[in-house]
Amino acid sequence: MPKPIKKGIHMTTPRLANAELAVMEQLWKEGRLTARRLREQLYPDATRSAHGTIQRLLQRLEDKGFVHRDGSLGTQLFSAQISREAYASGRLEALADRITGGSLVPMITQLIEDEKLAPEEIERLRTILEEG
Amino acid sequence: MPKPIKKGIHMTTPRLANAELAVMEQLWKEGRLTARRLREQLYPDATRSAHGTIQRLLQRLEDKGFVHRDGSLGTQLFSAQISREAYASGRLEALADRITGGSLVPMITQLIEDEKLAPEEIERLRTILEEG
DNA sequence: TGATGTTCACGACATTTCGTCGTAAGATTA
DNA sequence: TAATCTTACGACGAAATGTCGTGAACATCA
Repeated sequence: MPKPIKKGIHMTTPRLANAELAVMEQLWKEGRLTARRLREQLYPDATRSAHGTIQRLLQRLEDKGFVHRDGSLGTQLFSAQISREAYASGRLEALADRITGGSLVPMITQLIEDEKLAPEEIERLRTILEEG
Repeated sequence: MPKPIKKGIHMTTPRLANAELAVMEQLWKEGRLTARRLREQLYPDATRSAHGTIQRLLQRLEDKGFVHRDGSLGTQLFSAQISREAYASGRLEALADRITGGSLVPMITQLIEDEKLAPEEIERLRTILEEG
């Protein structure tokens, strides 16, 4: 299935709530998981109900386009539909659009002035900006 | 019961909700304003109640440390306690901490790969990173 | 086949946040 | 003093979020 091409006004990446992010963290780490596995890892001392919670979270994540569901086997396998980096950059875009007119420059400038960027971080940023 | 103000390590900049951001936008633009002025600008067709709304918003913004209140004159003057850039970079920090282990590199890398950064933007970023 | 257990979908609820509204008390001005 | 403006704050509805429970679907095995 071809990924839809976003043109014009770009749909901003929706924010992930805490519990949703926790699910995504697992999926990013493990690749594909059953709902059961997720429950075991996120709610180790599982009461019965944690199951429903996971299912609910997965369902909402699927609605938002964050999670892909593969039901070709008996039980369904869930995996991240969007990479951590894509999510992060999507949120960064949303942040810039909302606050600084779409530009990263004011934010980065401020971080540098406040010395919030480690030298190594600055160096790596320089590097990746070179090969544009 | 007063809401405790978080001090000490790494107090992350709280997120501004939409109406709160609208107030901050005005304060950033105008410098200092009375509550009345804010009401006029944000709720032009003001019903009686918009007043209370503004006051409520200002009070919450003050609690969060975003707004400074000067009551030395009769009516109080409100001004932004934090610059747009400081807010933006604070949120960027929070984003990085939450998603990419505190580093900006993965986010920026992704933006470049997706060609979401205008050449001019890249150029400006390069420039500000040079003078570290 | 029937019993048992797991998985799935989804309704329901409590909590929090946000935006709004109303009101009562305090301050200012006519 | 009366009329008006300003301030503080309680309260409410809507929305998002995290959780819980239930019933149906499905599989497995004695």
